[in-house]
Amino acid sequence: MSSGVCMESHAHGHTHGHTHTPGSDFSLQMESCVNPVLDYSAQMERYRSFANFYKTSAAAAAAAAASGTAPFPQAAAKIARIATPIFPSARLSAMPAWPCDNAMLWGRKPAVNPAVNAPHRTAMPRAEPVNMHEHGKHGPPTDSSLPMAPDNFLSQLGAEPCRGLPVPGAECMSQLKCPPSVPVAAATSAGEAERGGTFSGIPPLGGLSLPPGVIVMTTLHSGVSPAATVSDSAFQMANAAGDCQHGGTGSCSGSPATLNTGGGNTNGGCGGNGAAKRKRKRCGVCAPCRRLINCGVCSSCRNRKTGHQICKFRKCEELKKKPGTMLERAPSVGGADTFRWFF
DNA sequence: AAGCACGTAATC
DNA sequence: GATTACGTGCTT
Ligand SMILES: [Zn+2]
Ligand SMILES: [Zn+2]
Repeated sequence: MSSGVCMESHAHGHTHGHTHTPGSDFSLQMESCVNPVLDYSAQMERYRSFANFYKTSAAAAAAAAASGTAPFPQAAAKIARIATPIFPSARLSAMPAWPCDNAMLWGRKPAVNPAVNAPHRTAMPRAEPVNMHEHGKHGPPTDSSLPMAPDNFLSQLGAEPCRGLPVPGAECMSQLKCPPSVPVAAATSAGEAERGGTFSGIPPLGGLSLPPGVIVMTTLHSGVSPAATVSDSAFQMANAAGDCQHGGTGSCSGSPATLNTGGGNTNGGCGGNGAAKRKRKRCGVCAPCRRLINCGVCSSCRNRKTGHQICKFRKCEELKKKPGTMLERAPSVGGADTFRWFF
């Protein structure tokens, strides 16, 4: 219950293609030779289930939340957000800015079907659920090791062109599985846990919406996108806070003073080495950070009562590193032409 | 090294 | 006050 959205019980125990729709017979024929295809079919079916689940859950949750009776306000909010059309603008316009969405990407379905562009892309299930249910596929949850990423049929996408994502293939895959974007306004006070979403919320850059996975690269001082800049600084704040509590190796030097306005960093500048015991904060941009919901099956999730740890799949990549090792963003903070990536 | 339990900072 | 989750130390 403590986990954001625990839907393990909804794993409809799909056992490979028993309920295939007539249209999916194709995969059966291919069963012997192409596993991925079979998986694809199974996954798509799963998607449908999730779609229904989300559709109903979201509706119920929203209703409940509205009436203030939601048992899990947060969960409700999350569900609602998940089910919410990603890019409102796409909904408003007759033609979406891009003819595909995540589901399409996952499924590798050519976005040729006009149906997908229909006004109601409502409950396109997200990747998250897939992960969550992956375990039920071949038996009981396999616990923490969670081979999810590698096993996931999405792994096919590993080698897929990442459209320039400055990350390795695996990462790219993760991106797809992360809530790509955002419910923006809906987020209201989702809290820090949703910062990822907030970030992704950038797409509304002045009404300019972008397809999931597409990267917007900006430079500081470019003045091109105020919204981006704002959000960006929010991240810098988080990062700055984190960077400043290194053991001493670090480079506090470069952190813009303006960024410190946020947290009330009692430590004053980090120059003093004053027992910077401040907790680091998640970066908010890495794949894990951008995940919105807990898997519910990892050791951290299951052990939340005593473990007090965030879901393993949501654990910030930056925080996994030892507090002394921050090489990536060190060089450029404040640089004249610092590049920023948004996806 | 990974996992776990705990204290507690940070936030809601 | 409740919840989330980082840091740390002990255990495996
Ligand atoms: Zn988890
Ligand atoms: Zn992160």
